[in-house]
Amino acid sequence: MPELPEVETIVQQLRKRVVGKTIKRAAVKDRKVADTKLETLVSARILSASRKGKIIIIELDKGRFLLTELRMTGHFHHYPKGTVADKAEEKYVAVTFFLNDGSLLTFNEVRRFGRMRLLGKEQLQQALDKLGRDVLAKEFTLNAFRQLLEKRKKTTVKIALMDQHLLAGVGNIYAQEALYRAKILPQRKNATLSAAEMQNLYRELLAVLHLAVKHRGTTVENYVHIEGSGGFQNYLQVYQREKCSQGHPLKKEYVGGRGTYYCGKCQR
DNA sequence: AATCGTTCCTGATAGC
DNA sequence: TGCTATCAGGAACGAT
Repeated sequence: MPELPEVETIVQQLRKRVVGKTIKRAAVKDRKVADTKLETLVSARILSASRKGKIIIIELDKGRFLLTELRMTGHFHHYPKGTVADKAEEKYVAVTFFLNDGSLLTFNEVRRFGRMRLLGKEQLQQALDKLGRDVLAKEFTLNAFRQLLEKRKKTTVKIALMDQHLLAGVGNIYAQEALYRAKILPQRKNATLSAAEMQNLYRELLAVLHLAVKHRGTTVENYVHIEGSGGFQNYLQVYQREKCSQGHPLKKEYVGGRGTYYCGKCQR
């Protein structure tokens, strides 16, 4: 599942591969996943690629923006010039961009939860304003983090970490990894966290995200970036594992309706 | 305003 | 072998 590190990896690759090029035209195949407005793009220059949380923003000329949410199984492919054009007809291709250098960029979605929309500047701003601060943004300070947790007193710390309106970028995998590293149980209510625990959690959350970016994300089940698979699955300490790093057997429980792994001995 | 449960969607897997 | 039921989960939405 793409979370911040996976999305960051993809954005870096989009910068390398498609920024500076021009979209000659776009074909929308799955109208549930992608807005048919995309087909109005003709000779649109790609100015930049960035992200906020898990949302990918591709800036085009004339004040237009492609906003992409990968959700569970969304991913991009980039086929160099000379690739047979029927890549666009393959199963699960939701959108194909035909670029001026003859290469193809496709957005693929198996489970059809992902979304791609073409927005103007104001609409983009509205969409981004719904999100909390990006976890790796400078403004996401320890104090900011504390204030967020204090706003959500009754909910569990894991649910708060995953709430994109509160802070942007963390999903099911990294929430669990950060909580294990900070030795905090995912079921703990926010109001019960001490100042030291919050500081620990803040530090471990940033550390695990930075480390995962370095390894180009975690590949379990579906996630692939544009150039292959991530490597962080080899460094996971709790997610879908049987024993923690201390050799204790891990428990699995549903927290917020999601499978959650934790160590009853290391985490308090 | 915060919180909780439900829904979307399809491939993989378990069970018979 | 082949069928059916269950599970995975990010985010929007409605209800409380």
